[in-house]
Amino acid sequence: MTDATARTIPTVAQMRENSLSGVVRHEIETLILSGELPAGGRVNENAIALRLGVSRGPVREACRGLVEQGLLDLIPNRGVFVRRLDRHDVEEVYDLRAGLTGLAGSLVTARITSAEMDRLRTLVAAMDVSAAAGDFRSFYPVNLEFHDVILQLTGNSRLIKSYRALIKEFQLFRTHGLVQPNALRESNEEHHAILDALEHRDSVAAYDTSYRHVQHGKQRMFAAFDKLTQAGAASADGAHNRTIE
Amino acid sequence: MTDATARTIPTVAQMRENSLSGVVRHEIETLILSGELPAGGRVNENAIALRLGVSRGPVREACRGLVEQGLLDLIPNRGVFVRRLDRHDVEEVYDLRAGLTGLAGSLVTARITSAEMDRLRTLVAAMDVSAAAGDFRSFYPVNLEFHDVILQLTGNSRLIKSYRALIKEFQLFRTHGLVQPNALRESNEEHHAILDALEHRDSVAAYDTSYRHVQHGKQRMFAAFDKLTQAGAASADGAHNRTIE
DNA sequence: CCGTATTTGTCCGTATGTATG
DNA sequence: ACATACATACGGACAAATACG
Repeated sequence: MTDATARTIPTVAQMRENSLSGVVRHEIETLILSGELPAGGRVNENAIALRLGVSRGPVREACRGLVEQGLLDLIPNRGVFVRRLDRHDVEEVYDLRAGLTGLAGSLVTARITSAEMDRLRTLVAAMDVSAAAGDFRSFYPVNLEFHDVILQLTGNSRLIKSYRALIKEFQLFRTHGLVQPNALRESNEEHHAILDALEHRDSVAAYDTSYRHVQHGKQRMFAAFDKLTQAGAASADGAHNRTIE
Repeated sequence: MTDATARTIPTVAQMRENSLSGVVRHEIETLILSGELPAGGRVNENAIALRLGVSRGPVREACRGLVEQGLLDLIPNRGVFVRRLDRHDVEEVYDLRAGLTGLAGSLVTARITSAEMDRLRTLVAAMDVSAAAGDFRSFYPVNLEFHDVILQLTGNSRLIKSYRALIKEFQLFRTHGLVQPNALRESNEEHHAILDALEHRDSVAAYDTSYRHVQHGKQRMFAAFDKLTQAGAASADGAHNRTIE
């Protein structure tokens, strides 16, 4: 707490994380997900340590955790690299996410209360408005909340953890805001179907509608992606394909 | 390969893993899964480092990976502890495993070849024999292979990785060989149902039969477990409830 | 409640391996 | 192909926090 110890750059707030390794990890994760560390790029231990004002020890430990989480790739004696997802990777993530989403839906049918149903209905109604206005900015966070609420209601901490790790990994493939004209409306129609299944406490229908929702999302994303990459190639500006944003 | 380099104690074989951190991790994992490091017990960094003849650095890195994998629990400034699973944890693992198994089954219906179907049929036939003889020792490995083959056929590396991590975590709850009289027969009847679903390339049925198979497995395990713990409590030897073996 | 011992957390020096001119 | 530069991998030492008597 003395000024002498404060010579190290207090880049990071305390975050109620007393382990340095923890804050370093969170910091690196933010750098990755924000795109500041580009996909495929090497994560230089010295550079990170210098930037955060810590030693290389905590940086190495943080990286090992992130490797296990799937955000980094470790090549022995070479270093750690920000994981780059190709099309097959993205398909894998979507397929697994579909399964987890379906499982969440089916599990929730046995537990959901009418108050919780009301909350979901409110969210879907809000998305109806956003979809009608074609406003992705307002649609997106509500969509996240809708699925997160269902996930939480399962009460299965491992399912929640797996799902969230998958979402983070998916963010490596930075294609947020990649939507086609009718995507919002279609997506929310599927939300309505999920809502109906939950309403009737039909676990099979809940799985089915949830699973298909993600699979349709995959199709919508790839349709938009292919259209964009094709256009990008045609307009001789392929470099922008890496950072779509 | 020279004698000069061999002055460091070659406690561990090369294992074609050139990173020391990797072999340490594998070593610790073995210690955990074998039960040598008891559930809930603290993993002393110095002791492990001394035992393996390495420094604490690789040990710490290995532990961070195992924490992320779920085999260890990290309490800041206290150390890492072998994760202890209570009943709720085990239910979570079963539920998630059921979902992943169901997903694997449904995905495989679109990809499986007749040769691969034959292989599965052979495995189930072998389990029929084991079940009829009530021989768990021969049933168990074939059962593992049956589910692993289906898992591999999905071609989804993330699904495979998640599933295997879950299996390892489940091993923390050392209840292998905890079977009731008719368990083997019932289990393999369910295998037959899965086989039929794959045969007809019915993805919905494949999900359903696979999911239920694991859920029934959960019920069978808990039935045997409750019976055992009740007997243990009745015999005024409650301490044994912690280490079931 | 305090002092001591043990353990974790952190930092830095050195060696080995890889990439590059 | 060789030498140089650089980054990782590992070991060891110091500081801080916790557990124990």
